[in-house]
Amino acid sequence: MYDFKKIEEKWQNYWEENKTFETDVWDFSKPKYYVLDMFPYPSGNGLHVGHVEGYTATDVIARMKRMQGYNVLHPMGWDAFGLPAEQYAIKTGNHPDGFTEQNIKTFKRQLKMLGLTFDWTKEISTADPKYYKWTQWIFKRLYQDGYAKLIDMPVNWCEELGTVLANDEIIDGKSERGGYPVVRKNLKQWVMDIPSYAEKLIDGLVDLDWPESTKEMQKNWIGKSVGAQVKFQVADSPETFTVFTTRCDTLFGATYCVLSPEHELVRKITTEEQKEEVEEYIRFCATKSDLERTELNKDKTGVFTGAYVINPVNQKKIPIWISDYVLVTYGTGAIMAVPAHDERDYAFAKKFNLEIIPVLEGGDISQEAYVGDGVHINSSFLDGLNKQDAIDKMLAWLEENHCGEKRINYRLREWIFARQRYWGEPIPIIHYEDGMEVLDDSELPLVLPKLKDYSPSKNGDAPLEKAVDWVNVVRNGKKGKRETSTMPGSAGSSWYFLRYIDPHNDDVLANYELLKHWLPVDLYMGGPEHTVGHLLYSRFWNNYLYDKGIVPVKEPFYKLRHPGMILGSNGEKMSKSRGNVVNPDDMIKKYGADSLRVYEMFMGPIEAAKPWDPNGIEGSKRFVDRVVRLFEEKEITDQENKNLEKIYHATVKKVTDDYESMNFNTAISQMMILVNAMYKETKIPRLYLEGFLKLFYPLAPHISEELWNTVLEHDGTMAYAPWPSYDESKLVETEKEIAVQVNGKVRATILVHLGDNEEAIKEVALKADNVVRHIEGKQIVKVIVIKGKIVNIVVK
RNA sequence: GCCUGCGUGGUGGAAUGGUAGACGCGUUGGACUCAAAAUCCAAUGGUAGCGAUACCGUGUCGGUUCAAGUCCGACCGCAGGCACCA
Repeated sequence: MYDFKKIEEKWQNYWEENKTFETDVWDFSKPKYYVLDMFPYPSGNGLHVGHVEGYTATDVIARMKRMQGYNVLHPMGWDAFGLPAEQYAIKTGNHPDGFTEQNIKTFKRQLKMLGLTFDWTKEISTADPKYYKWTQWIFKRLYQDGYAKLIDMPVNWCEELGTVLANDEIIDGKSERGGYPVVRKNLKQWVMDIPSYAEKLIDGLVDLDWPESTKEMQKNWIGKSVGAQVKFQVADSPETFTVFTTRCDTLFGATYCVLSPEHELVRKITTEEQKEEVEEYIRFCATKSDLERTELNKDKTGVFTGAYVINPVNQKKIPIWISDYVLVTYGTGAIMAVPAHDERDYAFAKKFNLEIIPVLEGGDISQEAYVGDGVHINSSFLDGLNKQDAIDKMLAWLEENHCGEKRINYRLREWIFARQRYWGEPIPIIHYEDGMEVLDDSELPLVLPKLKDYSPSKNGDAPLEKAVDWVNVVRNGKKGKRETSTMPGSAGSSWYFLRYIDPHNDDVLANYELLKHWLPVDLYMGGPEHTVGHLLYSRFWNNYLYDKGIVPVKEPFYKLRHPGMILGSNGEKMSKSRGNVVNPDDMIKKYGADSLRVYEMFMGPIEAAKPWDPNGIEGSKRFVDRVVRLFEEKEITDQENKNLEKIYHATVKKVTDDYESMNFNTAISQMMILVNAMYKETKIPRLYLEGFLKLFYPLAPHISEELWNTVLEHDGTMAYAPWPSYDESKLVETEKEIAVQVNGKVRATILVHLGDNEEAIKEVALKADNVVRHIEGKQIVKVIVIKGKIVNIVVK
């Protein structure tokens, strides 16, 4: 009947030649709408049907917004730094550039074939020196303001591979590649001080239109807790250490302290007799991954250091232990243990026979820790107080006696900002014997040098160490060495949404006036897996740039939605190994881009995980074909059609609302209902066909353009045709069939006029055939009439 | 263990506390055809009945209400996330 391949190609070429979707960012005459997809990593696998889902959803919105008169910014780019390209480079000795470029080409071809309206004049790639110049520029400011710094951090170190590994590269304490042992080791690392933005990152969530669960997850990840920092004096020693506690009111019940094995004080305070045992325990812990430590959590392990500490509230000498249940990365890496009222401390105390003193009334501490509330006992000046009063009083006491203060603690840790890898942004720092220097703005971008060999060296040196000429510099007569670790993948993606607005600017990262007009992003679409990574890092950078006056808004993404995962036809994850991957190219070839777009939007709620149904896409193709046939076969008329009037206006309303709220599946079913109704007529008013086609266009743009030009005899694209409006008065119902229930069970339906008063409706209801049968001989207790909805007769 | 979701026909899924199952897939029947495909039309939760209709039915048990898939409580199951967080 029609050749969808030709039509799709024709219109894709038309849009490109006519620059239909190129956005003039300086056109402030229309309201703006910035709709953004999380840009992809251009992997060698090409596009996935999961990408298609999210990108189609935003494309539908972008197309609708243009028709509604918005100036729409809808860009796309590439998160181009990443491991696969580096591994390719190591294997082949070729620069990752070529590999990345090839993949980008494939992605771009696929995206164009889907008819997505990206403005390719705004295309960016994080691996482009013109782009990463500004990533380095931002880093420089963060460095100068003290947010980017070199500190000792425990990392997962693999001696055999000579590299640092991420948690998910380690399986059972062994490296994923090769199965070599991994230990925890302190290493100087570049980090970003994201914890100092913790409070702003929590506060900023309030006004955002994000899924509540996503906000909740970020909040929990930041993990704010209010408590006290308490200083402890080591007995017979000048050393002190601090602990963080949310329950300083239980200090009288603290019967021992625990340091994490990695705590810096451990070696200083351990007594001669305990030394051997402590050292062995430290070695034992170093071989355990975080995961393993966690698995061990049923059975507490630990060692006594031989040292004691003075409990500041009662001057009691209590022992200091070390144990891996105290994490060096949380709080101060040391705790005061109150075994009577904490399950972990209780288990530990029981195992090692440590004293347990209850300080809250209630519970039976001979059986288990009592973690509920209770009035204080055995607590001197706190006795008889409840929890909050006791905390306040203790805080005051600690401050007065200079051994503690109120403290807010966050779970959020520093963002490790360096990789010993090649394929990333070079860090614009030079190390000298007596310090560091950051490059001048005029020296940016610091371009990644080409290497002959991209593999990491055995001793843990970064691949860039091999670029000897590049690494060694002499400046102002001083010999220096460039930083050879590179930035992580999340660096470039933390600000790319700013660059799209002004992608070719060489003077500033983006013109402030433009940022002011276009920010924040009105709709951001991307996977929920980025919740505690990218979505937190980019908020941090944006907040920072706001504080610097470089960006005009605190929060970059106003509205956020997550597309759900598309699963295999049996509800399992799509994966190469399962052989159930659906390739968008194949689908486009077989059914066309329009049908693929319609199907993916019709599958179910956008945020839900949904299985791929091969029959489902057939059905969507059938619907698209049915629309074409409708336009080709029906006669167009200028006369009114009372049969279609109401359903047409209802459809315009529902589809408009549903697109706005991204309920694409119900929007499509409403359009199907309208099409089914139009099929029953021989002549269809031009107004309805035009209106319907405009609703259909964002979903199936190619065929819609074609019908617009052929059947409806318009000239050129419908991309900016005004969005249809509906007449509210046509939706007002004058009469309606409503249900009549007897004792909550539907027994009949009656036709009522909406003007009828309750008495009249009641009368009709009581006379309905089947109703009479059910109320016969019974006493009517009451009759509930809900106008326009239902009548319920209660009988006894 | 904790947090967050979710449990509806054969199936994907609809349902501001008000006629449960819209729309699609599948299945069945019919029209068209020499025939098939495609298309168009119709039926389709279960049980009983020729039918009108009746009973049952949204994971389980209980509650609120004239009325519960929807609200509340307990439980069971599934998915995702976090996990010794002091």
